[in-house]
Amino acid sequence: MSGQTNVFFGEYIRELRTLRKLPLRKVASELDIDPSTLGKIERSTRRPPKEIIDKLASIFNVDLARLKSIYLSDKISFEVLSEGLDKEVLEEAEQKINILKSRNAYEKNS
Amino acid sequence: MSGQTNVFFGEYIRELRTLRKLPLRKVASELDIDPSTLGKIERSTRRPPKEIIDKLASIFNVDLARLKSIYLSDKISFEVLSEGLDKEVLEEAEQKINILKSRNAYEKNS
DNA sequence: TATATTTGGACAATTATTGTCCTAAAAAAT
DNA sequence: ATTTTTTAGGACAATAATTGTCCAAATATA
Repeated sequence: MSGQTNVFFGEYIRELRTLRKLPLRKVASELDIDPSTLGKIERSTRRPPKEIIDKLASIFNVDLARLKSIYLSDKISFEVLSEGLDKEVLEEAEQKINILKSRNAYEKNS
Repeated sequence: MSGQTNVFFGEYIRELRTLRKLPLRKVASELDIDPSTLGKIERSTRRPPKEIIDKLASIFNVDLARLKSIYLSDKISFEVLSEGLDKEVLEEAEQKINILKSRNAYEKNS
């Protein structure tokens, strides 16, 4: 049993909000979206558009790359499971990241 | 230098096709799509709809889960790099897969 | 050089995502 | 206990993304 709380994007941003004792209404208005949409994002029933992620990082003063990473890893894990696949895919993806990075590096010098 | 050829979905299915000496035209007609669309899928400039992946597996007699995995790992690696993130995301995703799997298992028995 | 294949863009049709509104349920405040 | 606020969740139109189709140019093959 090691901490499994608030690992997902929605849970996490809900925590950021509730720790500050802010209602959906207030944060939503800062984000310039509907409170119900923000609620859905917190419950992972809607996806956060990129711009919302940026704004959340700035409103709550958390690292943007970290927040993006939390969101993208959510998305990846959902995708893998919903395709009926498993973790091996991630290793394959890792290799491909290496390949793409080296290809890009090569292109820069050619 | 270890084999970096035909690792990506498009490259791979092109290899399957060319090894059999089939033109785009023929495979496309079996798939019931336009040859130019298939060409784009092979060059990774278009995404293969799910149904096409299924049909490709059956046409070329390759394992469907394998083919899905090749495609999804492509997609994941592109996503990670295009967000300016890196491999750490994948480890985070792996943890989340574990969590989701255990949550699902729990739900079944409750 | 003729024929077949592949590439790549333009465009409409379809499908998915997003934002907005509304009502009901749940929680908090008085 | 009742009022007020917050949260949950669905319906729907507006917008954006994806897909399928067609065409013409470039490349490769016969």
